[in-house]
Amino acid sequence: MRFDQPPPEPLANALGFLLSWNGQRVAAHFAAALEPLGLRPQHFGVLRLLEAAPGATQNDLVGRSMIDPSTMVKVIDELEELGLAERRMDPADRRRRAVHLTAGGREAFARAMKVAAQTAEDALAPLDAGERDTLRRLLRKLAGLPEPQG
Amino acid sequence: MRFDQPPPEPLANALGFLLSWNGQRVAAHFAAALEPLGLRPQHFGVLRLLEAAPGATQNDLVGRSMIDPSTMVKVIDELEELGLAERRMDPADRRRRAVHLTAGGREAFARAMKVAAQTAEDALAPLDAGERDTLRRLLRKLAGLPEPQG
DNA sequence: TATTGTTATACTCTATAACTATA
DNA sequence: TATAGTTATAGAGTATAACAATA
Repeated sequence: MRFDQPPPEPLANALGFLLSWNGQRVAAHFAAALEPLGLRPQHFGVLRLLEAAPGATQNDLVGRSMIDPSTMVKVIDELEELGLAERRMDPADRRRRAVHLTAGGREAFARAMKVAAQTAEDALAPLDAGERDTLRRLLRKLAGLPEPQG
Repeated sequence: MRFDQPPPEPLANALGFLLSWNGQRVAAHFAAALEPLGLRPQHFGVLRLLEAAPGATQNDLVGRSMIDPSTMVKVIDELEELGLAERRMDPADRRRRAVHLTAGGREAFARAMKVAAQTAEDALAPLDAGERDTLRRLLRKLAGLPEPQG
């Protein structure tokens, strides 16, 4: 799929298409922005989870993400290779691996957060603050999520 | 990626995530609804183009879609195997293949359109008509597309 | 027997580049 | 030389199912 040209007009008025196209475009933009850091969106997602819940087991991470178990193994392998995370044995249950960020992992996450914020800012540039709020409210409603701090 | 569970809350407030997640969810829902017809979204897209422009060359179709040339060959191969489209020689330029819908192709397209409409209706059920218009306007603006019939 | 993590594998999707036949 | 279409191939990304270790 290419995002360097606008979609043909009749398609572009179909709400389903607009949703899907914008979503993929934003996701691709974010992935491209993350690439210079050597990270893919999945890495970012797992770093974010580990920042919030240090020592989470791999099963925890699977449950809190949308990544399946075998893919999670690979993602954590890669984070370890990059020196951003490490698996530690759980002495109470030797099947479990508690996953922790390293100092480098925390730094990488901070950098990636800035990239994410900048990416969002770029992607949303055409909309003003009020429009962004409206869009967020509509997309949450569409997804069946409750109103925020209602 | 799984869409059978809601996304974890902190993610779900990020506009970029909401866009991407809803977009992929809607696209996956549409693909699943099309599957009983033996079609994938790309097939639907090409059927739609052929309905609008019978006899389009494969290059035309590439230009009017977001499908690259080699993938287009495969998609049209499959439409021919399903008996929904056929390539015809262009006597004026024997490199060109004019692609036409068969009678079965027109019927399949009509059925697929109903599925698409029903899918859109399902996906958009949480939003009323005014909210849908607002969402369409915001997504078009986000994509840098002009206001419709402005 | 069930669970955690892992590995091996297969599958889907798509892009790249080389090739043909025409022009 | 350039273009339309095709083929072969390789790559990314992900899912499936079997497996080892531990509970």
